[in-house]
Formats: sequence, C-alpha cells, structure tokens
Amino acid sequence: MEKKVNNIKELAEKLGLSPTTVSRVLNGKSKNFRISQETSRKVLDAAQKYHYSPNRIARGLKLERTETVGLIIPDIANPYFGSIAKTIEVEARNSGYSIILCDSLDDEVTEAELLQLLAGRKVDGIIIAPTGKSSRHVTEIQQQGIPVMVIDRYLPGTNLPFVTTDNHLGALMATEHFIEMGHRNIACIQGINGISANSERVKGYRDALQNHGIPVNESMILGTDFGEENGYIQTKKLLDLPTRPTAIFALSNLISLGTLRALKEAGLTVPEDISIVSFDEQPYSAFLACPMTTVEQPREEIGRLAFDFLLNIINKGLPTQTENLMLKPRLIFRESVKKINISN
Amino acid sequence: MEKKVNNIKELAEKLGLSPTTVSRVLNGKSKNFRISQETSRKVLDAAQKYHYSPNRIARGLKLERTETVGLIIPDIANPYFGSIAKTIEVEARNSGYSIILCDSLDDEVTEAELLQLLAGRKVDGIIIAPTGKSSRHVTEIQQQGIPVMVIDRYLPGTNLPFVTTDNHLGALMATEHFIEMGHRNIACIQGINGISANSERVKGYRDALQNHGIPVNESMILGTDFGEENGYIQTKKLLDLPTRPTAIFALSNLISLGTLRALKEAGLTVPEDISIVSFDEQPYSAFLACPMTTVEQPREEIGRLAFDFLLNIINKGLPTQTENLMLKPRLIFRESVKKINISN
DNA sequence: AAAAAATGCACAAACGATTGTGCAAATAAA
DNA sequence: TTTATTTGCACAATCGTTTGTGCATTTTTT
Repeated sequence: MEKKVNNIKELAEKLGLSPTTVSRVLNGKSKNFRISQETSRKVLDAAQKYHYSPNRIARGLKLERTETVGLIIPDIANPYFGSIAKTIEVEARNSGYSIILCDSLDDEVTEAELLQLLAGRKVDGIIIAPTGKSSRHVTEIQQQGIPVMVIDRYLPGTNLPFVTTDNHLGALMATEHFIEMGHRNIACIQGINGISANSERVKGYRDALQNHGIPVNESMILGTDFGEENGYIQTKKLLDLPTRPTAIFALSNLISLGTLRALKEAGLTVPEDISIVSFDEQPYSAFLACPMTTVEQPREEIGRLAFDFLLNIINKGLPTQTENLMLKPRLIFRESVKKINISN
Repeated sequence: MEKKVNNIKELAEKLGLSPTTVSRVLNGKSKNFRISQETSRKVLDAAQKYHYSPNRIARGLKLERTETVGLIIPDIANPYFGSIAKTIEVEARNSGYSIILCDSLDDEVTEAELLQLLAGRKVDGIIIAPTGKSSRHVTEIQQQGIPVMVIDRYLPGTNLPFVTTDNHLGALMATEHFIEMGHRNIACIQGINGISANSERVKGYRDALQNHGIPVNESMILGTDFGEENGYIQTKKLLDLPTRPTAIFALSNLISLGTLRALKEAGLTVPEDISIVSFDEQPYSAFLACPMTTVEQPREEIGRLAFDFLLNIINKGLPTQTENLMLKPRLIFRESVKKINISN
C-alpha cells in the first residue's frame, strides 16, 4: 500500500502538476478549464493510489460551506425522535452531508445556546424540533442567513418552513374513535400548552367533540408537557375526580406511559376500567398489557422531507414559505378502547 | 444592537490592535505574551459588544483540532442507543465538543465507510458501537492516529479501549434467576454470533447452567442478530419444538419484542405458558402485557465514561490499554418469570 | 547617565484548499 | 510565413485563524 499523501500540494508535486490543476480535476471541472483527458486520468489515478481526499476543513473555510447540518432534538432517547434523526442522518449522508446532533433536553435556554453553537460551527443549515413556545431565537438564526427547517411542530408568527404531522387530523380521528365506541367523558392529557403540535391536537379533540354535539368539559383538558411524569400526575388527578372519565387521550408516547403507571398503581386495567389512545406509535405499542390504539406519525417521511427541503433552501435559496407540509397520520386500531353503552 | 463583526481582523481594526493581540487575549494567553490588563479588558469587551466569536472552521484548520467527535451507532432509533447517545452528546458539549452522528444501519460495510467519512472530517476522536465481528477497519482508523473508543462491546485481538456492561455477569444473573425459579429447559435467543457482547452473554448463560449442574442443550442457543425479526423467527422455531423450553432468555430489547410477537401469534401468554427475561431495560418494560424482568445496562455511565476516556486520550494521548472498563448491570425483577416445579 | 531588563504589542508565515486571471506552446487560419 | 486562435496549465491571492519571533518603548539597575 502506497504511503498516504496528506494534502493537495504533495499530490501535485508527485504528479509534476500544480495544485490548481489537481483541485480542478478532483472537483470535476476539467472541461471548464481545459485540462486534458490524459492529465485528468493521471490525477484521478494518483488520488486513489495515494488515498488522497481533500481536507474538508480547509475546503469548508474557503468555500464557506461545511456540508454539515445541525439537528436539534428535545430528547434523542425518545424513539419517536430517534427514528426521525435516523432518517435525517441517512438522507443527509446520501447527499454528502453530515449531522451535528444536539439534544436540547427539552429546555428552551439550552436550545437557544445550541442554535448559537451551531451557527458558530458554520453549519449549512439547521433542522430543529423546537422545544418551547418561544421562537425568537430560531428566527434570529434564520435572519443571520442560516437556512432553518422546523419539524414536529411549526412556529406561528414566523415564516419558518416546517414539516409536521397533521396533528389536528390525528387528534380528530382518535377522538372520533372514542366517540364511536360510545365514550362521552373523554379526558385529554396534553403536552406543552401553546405550542402548535399541542394546540392542533387539542383543537382536533375539541372539534371532534363539537362535531358530535358533545360539550367540551374544560377540566378534562389538562397537562403541562410531553413527559412521562406529566402523564402520571395528570392521570392521578383524573382518577381522583368524583366522576372519572371513561377514556384518556394521551398526546404523546411518554404521557401514555405515565398514564399506564398511574393506572397500574391504582389497580385499574385497560380497557375494562378506562380506555386509552396515545399519540406516537412505538414498537412496543402492540405488546403492552393492553395493546394500545395509537396515532402513528409518518416519521420517516418527516425526516426525509425535512432534509430534502433544507437542501433545496441551502442550494437554491428557495423562498421558505413554500416549504410547509403537513403529513397525514394514521390511526392504528388495537384494543385499548372499550365499547361502552351510550347511556353511560 | 451593534453590528456584528465577522472576523478577527475587523475586530482588531476597531480596537486599533493587531489580530495577534486579539487572538491571544481571546484564548486566555494574555499573561504569556504580556498583554496589559487594560488591553485585555478592551478586547474582551469589544468581543462581547460586537458579538464576535472565532470562526471555528478557520481555527480548526490552523490548530488541526476540530473539537468534534464522531459517534457511530448501529441504530439510533433504538432507545438503548438513543440514551447512550444522549449522555455522550451532553457530556461532550460540556467540554466544548460537538457530536457528528452516524447510523451504521447495523451494516459493516456502511460502518467502514463512516469511519473513513469521519476521518475525512477530521474529528478529534471517534466513539463507536461496532456492528459486526470484523474490527480491521476500526483498528486501521486507530493506526491513522485517531483516538477511538469502543462502547457496548469490545473487540478482541485489538487494543481498542472500551467501556461496556459486564455482559457475562448480566446473563449469569438472569439465568440463575430462571434456575432459582425452577426452570431447567431455558432457551437463549442470541444476537450476532461472534461479537463480544453476545459471546459474553451466552457464556454467562452457559456458566449459570453448569454451575447448577444443568447440561447445556446446544439447540437451545439460537439466533443471528439483535433485531426484532430474529426474536420472532427464533421464538417460532422454539415453539415448534417437540419439547418447548419453559423459559426464553432474550439477549436484546428488540429480540424480546419479537419473541412477544411470536408468542402473541401463537396465543401464548407470559409467564403462564412461557417465561422471559430480556436484556436492556426500557421505559415500557414495566407496562408490557406481562411486566418484563430485565437486565439493565448502565447506559448513562457508559456514555459518560466513554466520552471522558476519549477526551483523556485526545488530550493526553494516554496509552489506550488502561481505558478498559466493564460496568455492572442490574437485574430488575418483575413478573415475566413463573415459579415452576423442579420436577418439570 | 548609560546599560540592562522588562513591557507591550505587531509582522508575516502557515494551515489546506479554491479560483480569477495570465501566459506559454501548439495548432489553425490567412 | 505571419497572425489569430485554441489548448493546457500555473501564479498568486484568499478564506479566518494562530504563533514564532522581533522590535520599539518604557522601566529598572548600576
């Protein structure tokens, strides 16, 4: 095996050529600069032989393009985000990009810091699943000229392009399923109040009820965030109510896990004692004590489209308004919703 | 808000100083180069005022240090790896490093490509959860002078430093639990045959049996990889056997999910019809149809230690042999193992 | 007061690529 | 044969840092 060559100058010297020529050949610009076929071939062969590949840092400096994309995720340990991250990474790699992964720990301050960090690292673009209600720090980054793509939710009042699930539809379908099964007193444990994904889901829940002439009981909409603990706490509250709901709509996979914990503690079983539908399909959904009916989000598609759009913005500087997309979720029917008497 | 300054030269001009001085102050080298307190203060103030932060690409080029670490994971959608990735990212960030995330898709060829990719991106080090049996491509990277840290398993015959769970102990504990509960015919669905994590677990399984004078039935050790499908297929095979095992030890969280699917299809329930213990604790483990007894790996510790060690190697060029660590797992008792008659 | 030492900072090269332009040599046209 | 055109490549600047060294000026020592 030939000794590795470390930079373009060394390779050029071995070939008796200038770095200019080598660079142009390696970047496929031979034609534009009238490099002869013969020279081109020699350069390419030598590059292989000596295992030369351009230093991407130097390249990035000169080109002001790092072929790197920042990805900010509230919790990469959550398989929902994990699988989105996976698709994004693979999709990016296929286009020559790498992903700088950042976990915002579901914390707005951290998130703001991460955005600055990524800007400092000169990423070509950022994909973010925002954690909080505030969007100032995100738009600021956009105004600094860094292409940003929002996933999982959108940020109202901004022109940040996004790709999300149609959360309203998902919640509508789930709630209608409850209603069809005879439920009237349906609780909704929400995530962060005020962010779009949550608002849309709650709105879907409300709309479904109203469409069927069922009054919305505001005390049945409760919760503070998408975590497990929230699901646990809110469920306990619900169980303490004089008239318990017959069904719980959990707006995230972690919330429903918390709900299950609270129910178990209380010695209640699904769906006999209480029915559940959860947002976010998971590999284990089918194997829970009671196989869970879930709203499945098209995670692969979200990831793929988010990166593709980002790439478009990076390359063509597309007007960002056009890049908004809401994908249809799917309701997966299992056994966690019990059919009950309408009279109930 | 003051206009942003884009490079050190601009900032130096505003201050009437040279880039040299500005750079030295910003890097905390004022003393070494006798920059006056007054000048230092001015520089620091101006840097804040004009929102200047050094271009990390240029810096990386000059210093030959990118403050970037590559992370190669077989499947980031798997929450086991997700939570390891999370700790690593946070730990790295606290030390000024960023993570370039790569998903090897559990494919050796991809993994080899990713290692080259990361080398080309001039990462300061690499943390890898290797996917296959081969370790050539990993040691090659190490020989190129890039610090490498292996997690989740170790690569025998190399001097690649690693931090893993004590897989032998975990499997030993799990199998002994089965035995104590009266099981004698215990199947073991393994992952990739030949990699350390798997071999250690299988060895733990064997040793537990032998310690108790139970002969090892080789046909009860089966399986090809850590995926869900493997768990499904092997379980079906086991169920077709003339004398079914009374217990299944699944060597990964995905395998046990596959096992559950097969059992469900066959109309069998846990633990009445068959007992299970699974490697890898998960948030949902407690809420499965039958709450699962699991072997929990110390994921946070693995991630944290892996990065800390890597940083040591990067900074101090420590001899890598000293950085090996095996952490104790914990057996979490739930209800998936039934007590049966010894006579059985 | 002269010599020595300390103080405070700047020059310019280097990291490894890319690129606008320029300039011979070879070929074609007149 | 002379001029014009094409072919094939190289020079040198540039991206934004960092850093070894050098050089005035001020302060201290003798």
